Amino acid sequence: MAVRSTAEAQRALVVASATRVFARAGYHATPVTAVAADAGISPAYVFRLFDGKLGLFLAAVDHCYARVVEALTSGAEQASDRSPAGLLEAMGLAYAHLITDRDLLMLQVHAQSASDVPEVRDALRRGLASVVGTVDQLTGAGPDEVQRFMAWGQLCHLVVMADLDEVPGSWASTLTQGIRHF
Amino acid sequence: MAVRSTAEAQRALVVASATRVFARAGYHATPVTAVAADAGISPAYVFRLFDGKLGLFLAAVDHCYARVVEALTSGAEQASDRSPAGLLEAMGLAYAHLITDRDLLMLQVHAQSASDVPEVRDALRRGLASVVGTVDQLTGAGPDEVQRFMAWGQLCHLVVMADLDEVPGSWASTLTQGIRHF
DNA sequence: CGAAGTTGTGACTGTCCAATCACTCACAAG
DNA sequence: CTTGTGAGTGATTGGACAGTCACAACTTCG
Repeated sequence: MAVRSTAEAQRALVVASATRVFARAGYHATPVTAVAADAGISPAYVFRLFDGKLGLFLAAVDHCYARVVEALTSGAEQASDRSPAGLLEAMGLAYAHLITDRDLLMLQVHAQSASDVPEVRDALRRGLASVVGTVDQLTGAGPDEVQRFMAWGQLCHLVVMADLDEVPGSWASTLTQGIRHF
Repeated sequence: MAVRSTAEAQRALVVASATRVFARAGYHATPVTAVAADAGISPAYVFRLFDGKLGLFLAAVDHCYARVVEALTSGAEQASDRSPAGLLEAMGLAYAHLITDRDLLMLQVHAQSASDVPEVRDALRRGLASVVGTVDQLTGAGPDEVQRFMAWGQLCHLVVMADLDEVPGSWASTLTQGIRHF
């Protein structure tokens, strides 16, 4: 058991590396070698721990959404104002905190972009289902409020990907206004 | 001029092919060969018409945003209700019509995903600047309304990429509600 | 006609990368 | 000590792909 847990521990470590490395350039532009190097192991071993490059990416995406759901949940738990609007506010804040390092956010965008691969599209749908489900259940907000919450998140993704905080001009601040970043 | 216009005409044709082909799998996953095949010319010639694969992609992205701006503009021109809200509504409708074939939409998402390449990020910013600028100037709406308009567009992108119209379940309809598609 | 330029291609090159395989090493049970 | 197992790797293979270059065909103009 102690022996077996080592392999599982490595898998978790590699998923962390994969999240970090895939977040930079996305699925297709990232060689498995880069993930292996980041994790400090040989590429060959990565292929033994996961079912091909795709399996590795899927593991990272699934884990990513799991962490998002986790953050939203704990955000909602700690909300003082427990009205739907207050809970949404708390969840938004929790999400803003979560994506401080940008990796989780960028991975979501890359998953979206790679969704022509059926398995990736399915993982994307799974993730969205769990996020929307969480927001829906925990806030008790109406569908249109939940939708607006998700749209806000998508705008947030755009702002980060294009690094609009660094861009001068009123059009940029039109998009970034009210977007929290830490 | 007839001679020069031939080369320019080919370039336009190739940009159309590039838009179509890059839209499917994105920048990194699409070989130039595929674009050339779609355009019915040799890969070598594509490299002569454009400055590498990157130049080709940038041309497609720029052209994509130009078409978006064009659609928004003509949408605004034909609006009967000329209040800010009415103009935004008309623009939204025009955009919904424009992205019937999905290629322009998907290319935007792929550009977002490939924005770790500096030139792509710049093209993305240029495009966003022109779109936001157009909406801002033509509608006279406030920054927060313009922002909401853009967020709606981003949500629309997500819905199309994940093909949520095909997905059963309340979470999917929460995201798709009110999103027009033709 | 021939010179000059332009469109367009086939053949080729160097590189990178996913995936596999044979192998070593540490260790544990009998 | 031997037998067996899981961790981990180096070497390699096969294929794909970005980019180049010399050359062919055609047009234009002197």
